[in-house]
Amino acid sequence: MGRAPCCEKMGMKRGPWTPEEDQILVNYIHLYGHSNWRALPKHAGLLRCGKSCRLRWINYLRPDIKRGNFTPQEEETIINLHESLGNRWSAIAAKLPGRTDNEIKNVWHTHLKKRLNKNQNNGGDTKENINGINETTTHEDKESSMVHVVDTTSPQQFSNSITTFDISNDINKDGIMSYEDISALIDESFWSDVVTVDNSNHKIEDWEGTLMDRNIKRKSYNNSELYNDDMEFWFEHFTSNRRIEEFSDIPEC
DNA sequence: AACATGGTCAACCGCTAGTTA
DNA sequence: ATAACTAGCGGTTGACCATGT
Repeated sequence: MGRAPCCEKMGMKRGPWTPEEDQILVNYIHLYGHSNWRALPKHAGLLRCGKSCRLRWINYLRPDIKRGNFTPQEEETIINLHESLGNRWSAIAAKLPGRTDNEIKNVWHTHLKKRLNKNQNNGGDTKENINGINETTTHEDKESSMVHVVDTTSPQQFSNSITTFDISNDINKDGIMSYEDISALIDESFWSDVVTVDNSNHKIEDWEGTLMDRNIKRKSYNNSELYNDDMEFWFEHFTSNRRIEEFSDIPEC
């Protein structure tokens, strides 16, 4: 088992992703899948290493990513699972639909660990639950506080209030979606509707907001017009024939 | 208002496991 | 059996932001 050669540092871009890079990556993955992360950036025309692309997709760009604060139930689930699984973040994430291992890891280190320590220091026999919230305390996000521990063997599903996408049926055996598949999947509601990870009505977040929200936060994209224009730009490119043509000379991975 | 401090989280690094030739 | 390679995982870092002084 040799070690993977280090990414070619020369010419490889690092640091925060731009909306344009996100767009390119999302476009490419929806068209061709991600059977080969190492080759992906080259084929997609990104100056990133495959690792970086993979991380970006998994932790941020996947359409089933759940955003927003963790509910008390989710936090409780994480603590319980951590107790049995330890620092196996990906295993924990597998039980929390829409949450990534990175996100769970962050939340553990920034919130949950401290709370647990605090509780332990208090003797651990207070009525305060593991979330540091009294039983009688109401949570601001009560409606969305339901946690769904899923059977990860079931096909991954994207759904919204109108339609349900079963990705497993839309991707061929090579993990590549046809243009028809994409057209069916990527209608206008893709960008504007609430995205959930199961068939319940629990709101996760609309993906439009999801994609841009953190860029706005971190990079001060405060112009809402710019924001809307950008998403329209994304959508247009997502569905345009031009993009298909641009990729038409790329060999299958 | 200016600075210091702490919290958050996206991204990177380095390792291991699995796969292929 | 072995080496080469990739994907995935967990740990860590550092930039940004909020809050306190």
